[in-house]
Amino acid sequence: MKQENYTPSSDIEPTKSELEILQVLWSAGPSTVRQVNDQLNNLRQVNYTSTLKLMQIMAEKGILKRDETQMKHIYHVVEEEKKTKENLLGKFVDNLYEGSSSKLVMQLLGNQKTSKEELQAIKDMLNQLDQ
Amino acid sequence: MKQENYTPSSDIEPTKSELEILQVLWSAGPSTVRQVNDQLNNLRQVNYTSTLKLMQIMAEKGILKRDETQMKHIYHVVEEEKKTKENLLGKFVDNLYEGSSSKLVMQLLGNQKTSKEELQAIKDMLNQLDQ
DNA sequence: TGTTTCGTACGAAAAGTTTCCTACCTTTGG
DNA sequence: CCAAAGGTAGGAAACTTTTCGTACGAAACA
Repeated sequence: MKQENYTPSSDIEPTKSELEILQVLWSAGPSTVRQVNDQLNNLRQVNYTSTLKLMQIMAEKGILKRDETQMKHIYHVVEEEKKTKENLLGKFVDNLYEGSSSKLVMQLLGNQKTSKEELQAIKDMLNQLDQ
Repeated sequence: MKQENYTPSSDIEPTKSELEILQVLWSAGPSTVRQVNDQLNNLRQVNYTSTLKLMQIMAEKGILKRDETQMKHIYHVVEEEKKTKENLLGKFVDNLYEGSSSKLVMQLLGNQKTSKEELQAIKDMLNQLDQ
């Protein structure tokens, strides 16, 4: 079933490639296609028109908006980074941890990859919440 | 680029539908296609042969294995649930939080949806780690 | 036994995503 | 002014994922 009416933003599930572009825009702020494509090419080889097409599609979907007053259109992300990430995180928790954040954290803590510094940072956050 | 040689398991990125099936198998244990399909149909309408096909593909990929000694093949997940979830969580953290677990937790804590009970559970876990 | 039900296998269609070719316009620089 | 460089637009091709029709064998049962 194809989604015809895109809501302005919100409940969006970016594809893998779309997420790459979002990350560039989150870190660099509003950018031209050229700028985004240059960033992407630091990671992997992508043709300029591929990036262009993708960003155009994202604009159609309402994920991005663009300023067309200049020839070089400038794209920016519509929804704020935090909100989008919260959304994605929420879905992730629902999907993999039955909606239980603590289950997720438990896995994080039980994981060797989580460093002592990370653990300390987490504790500090919790203590702050107590106040 | 199509992946021809599937490694037995490990570095797998299940698709959305595959994840649905994994969830059923994680919760119900080894099951027939019929059983899995019935579960899925509690959520959404899926044709039996669609589920069959998907599970066959997952078996080809090495995500599932099946016991064919009976007519009703019984499928089970190859990699343990915990390991798969750790993998997915790791990727998620890398993708969205630059590999920093504490950033993820920070977002979780700043999120209204995280209940007091969840918070307490997280604290308890941290305290246990101290010992 | 014969028919209906339930199972697998296979292939192809449909849908979604990604990539890039081509056309064409604008800007830049010689 | 002309050529080269760099921009957008659109469509098609390639690939991946999802869905399901059809064929056919085995089991259940009237």
